[in-house]
Amino acid sequence: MPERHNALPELEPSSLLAVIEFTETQVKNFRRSLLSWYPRHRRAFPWREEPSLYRTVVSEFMLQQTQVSTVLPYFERWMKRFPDFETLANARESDVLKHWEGLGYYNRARNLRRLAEKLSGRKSMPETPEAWRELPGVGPYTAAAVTSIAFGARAACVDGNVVRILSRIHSDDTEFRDGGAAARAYTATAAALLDPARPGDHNQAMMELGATVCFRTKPLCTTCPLLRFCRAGQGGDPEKHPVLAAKKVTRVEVPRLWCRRDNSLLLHRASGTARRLADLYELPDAQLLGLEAGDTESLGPILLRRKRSITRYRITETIHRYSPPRGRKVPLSAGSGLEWIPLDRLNGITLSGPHRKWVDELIAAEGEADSDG
DNA sequence: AAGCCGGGGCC
DNA sequence: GGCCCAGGCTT
Repeated sequence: MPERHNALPELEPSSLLAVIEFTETQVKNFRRSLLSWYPRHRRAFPWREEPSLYRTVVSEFMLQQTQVSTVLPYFERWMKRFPDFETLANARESDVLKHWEGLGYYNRARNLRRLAEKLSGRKSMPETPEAWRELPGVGPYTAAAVTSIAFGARAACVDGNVVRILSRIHSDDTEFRDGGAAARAYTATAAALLDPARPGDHNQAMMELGATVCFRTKPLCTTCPLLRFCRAGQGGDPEKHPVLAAKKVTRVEVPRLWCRRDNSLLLHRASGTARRLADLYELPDAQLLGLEAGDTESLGPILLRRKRSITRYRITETIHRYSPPRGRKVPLSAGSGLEWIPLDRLNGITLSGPHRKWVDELIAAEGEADSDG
């Protein structure tokens, strides 16, 4: 067994949290290795090939908790419809949400539009992370990303990629309650490592490395430019880091109604101030009409049963074909959020991603049933 | 600090 | 089925 080359100083486990104990020289070599790797391996994305402040901001909002492959088609459509802050600021929120349909975390879209409203009226753009933090939807990560990329601000990004890389470099066994706690713990380390001469490239390089080399499972350590700085990569088990506490999962059953009348479908629209899915439509929860889960007798036959996850909730949604009992009207009291939507208007409204799919699916199925009969 | 917000990719 | 992803807001 050949002796491993280990460029790292011996570290006490307890000292690993806040700052990597690299020498000045090691920090410089770390930056040089990273920045030499980046231009040779960076992927071409529309917001990189044709960069602008606006495109950088839009991409960062879309990329919050969302993978690049998912974002790409949305980004292109978005740029055609809302090419700049001005256009976005003047657009209707319903139109903005429609273009976000299916991406999830819909407050990102509302915040992005509000941000555009605040910026489109200004003579000059804010250029510091502190100033960007004042804008809606901009937290520590996005402020650092936007200002380092667009203005060369010396602000370090700490996202899931960076946490994964740094925790492996440390071989850090600290258990964090979630990714956010880990990100806060690594903020000082990331700042100390940031290359002050090229902050934007440095940040993007770290995230690119996390996305294309330092995978959560089966990382490509043998090709990693930072291997010589990485304790887990050299002698440990990279997949064990970072250590995040297990999340509690809650299971939920939601009965929903497929309620047709003439050429309309009954839908529920969340209020504009709702915490979840504000202003978006979904098939009505049976409980809104005073019906109980499991009461198939009054709910009607099952048309569809689907599982999905929303953060820590494991949700099973069962869609029943519902016909109101004779003589009983569906109560459309003001403020209930229930609306009859004509079928020819369905494409114009915004549903949550899964409900959009299910509604389209069921409408198509009814069409076939009709032509069969 | 803890809870909440979507949806999809991947193992 | 479980975990993660270019996080941020509310309480």
